[in-house]
Amino acid sequence: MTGVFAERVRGEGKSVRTRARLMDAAAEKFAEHGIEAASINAIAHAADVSNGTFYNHFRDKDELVGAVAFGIARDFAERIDAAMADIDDAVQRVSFGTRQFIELASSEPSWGQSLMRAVWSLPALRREVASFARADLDRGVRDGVFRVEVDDLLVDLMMSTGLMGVYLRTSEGAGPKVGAEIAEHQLRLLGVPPARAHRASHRPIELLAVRPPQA
Amino acid sequence: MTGVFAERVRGEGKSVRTRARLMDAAAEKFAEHGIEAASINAIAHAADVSNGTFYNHFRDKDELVGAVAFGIARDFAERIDAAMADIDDAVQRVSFGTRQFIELASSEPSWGQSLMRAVWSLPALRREVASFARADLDRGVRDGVFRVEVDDLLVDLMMSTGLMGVYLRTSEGAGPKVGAEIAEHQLRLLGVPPARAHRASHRPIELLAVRPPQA
DNA sequence: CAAGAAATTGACAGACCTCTCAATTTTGGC
DNA sequence: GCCAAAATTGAGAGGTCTGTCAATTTCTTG
Repeated sequence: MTGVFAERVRGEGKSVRTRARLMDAAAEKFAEHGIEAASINAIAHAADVSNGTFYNHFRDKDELVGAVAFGIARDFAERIDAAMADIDDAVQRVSFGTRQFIELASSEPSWGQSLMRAVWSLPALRREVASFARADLDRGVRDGVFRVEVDDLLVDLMMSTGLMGVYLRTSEGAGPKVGAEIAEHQLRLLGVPPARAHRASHRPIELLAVRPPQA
Repeated sequence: MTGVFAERVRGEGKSVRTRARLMDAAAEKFAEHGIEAASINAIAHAADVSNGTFYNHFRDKDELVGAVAFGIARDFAERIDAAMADIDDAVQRVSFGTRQFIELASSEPSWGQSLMRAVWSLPALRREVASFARADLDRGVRDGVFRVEVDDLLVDLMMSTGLMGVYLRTSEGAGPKVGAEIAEHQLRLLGVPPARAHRASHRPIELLAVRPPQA
């Protein structure tokens, strides 16, 4: 039952590893029955750690929720950013980013759902995700391919459709095509002509996996 | 502290009135700190009723959540539907419906936020809201003003943007213009030309109020 | 390898929660 | 106004949860 946070800190000191185990267990439990329903006892137990140990690493559950959500968000952002490094076209970047995000968030369901739930209760997290997305929107406008005014609302709407993708994919059993279809809708929302939006969003891409290659 | 459910059942039998009071108190508490955090004791107390009385009316909290969410959704649907009775143009109907929905859901914040939170945990509620929206999308396609294929995903995306509107309006302090702007984005998503989308969604309308006229 | 530092353990106090039920009050039909 | 039926009350049994702490184990460093 080793999780992703734990794999990332192999070889580090004990304290760091225990903290990571708690975060993995938390993501697991959050996704299972919701953030609220996950008790600290249950999380500690799932992390093979006694209840008191939890309080060595986090003041309370809120702090844990924040750490998990931001940890996941940062991880996603870094991985997607790196994978897009050599894509210049804004249309491709938006489509690629959306599709990767949805698949990434769904490939480890506990992460996807933790993120989903946390976004609505952590405004700071929402802003972080939003600012990550915004750069490519501005680029597209500069290049003249997006015919819209980029403001906070637009970014929020892009985000809400992406999150809906994660929700459909993880909770409603939607298939992997959903990512491409949502990307297509997003591009149309941005004023990209339908034909181009369809083409750009359905182009085959190599999906990232949450688990580091060869775990 | 009389709520909306209670006003609606003035003069009915005691059982019905108590039930409505519990639902009002529940919406209040749900919005305050989330559905999970609202204890039955606290709800009963807020409804000026003893804890045991709660169990005369609802088996458990889930049943209450369902009753409140569906009650709110049905109420909104009926009111908006009635107010749109004489609008034929699909573009106008979508824009009008979205704007009314967002304002209605935000005018009684406890209702809006209860609805928001419940949609993500009650698939049946999501389907109900979706099916309500779908009729007008089909109409627009039939009339040739919406240049899209209407499928479940499109409906879900329309809904997610509407819900984002409620969220921004109730939790992020967004102003009343948000409704019109979201409606505009939705119309563009549906393939309506930008100029027409803007015109249709910014046309002045008379907003419904949650509270019955002259309470 | 010794010993101080750091991390972990697990029992538990105190709080709060759900749901039950016998006793009591309120309704509403006659 | 009477009274059976319906609704309400509130105490409390039985749980679960959070956060604390003295005791114990595990590091780590000289």
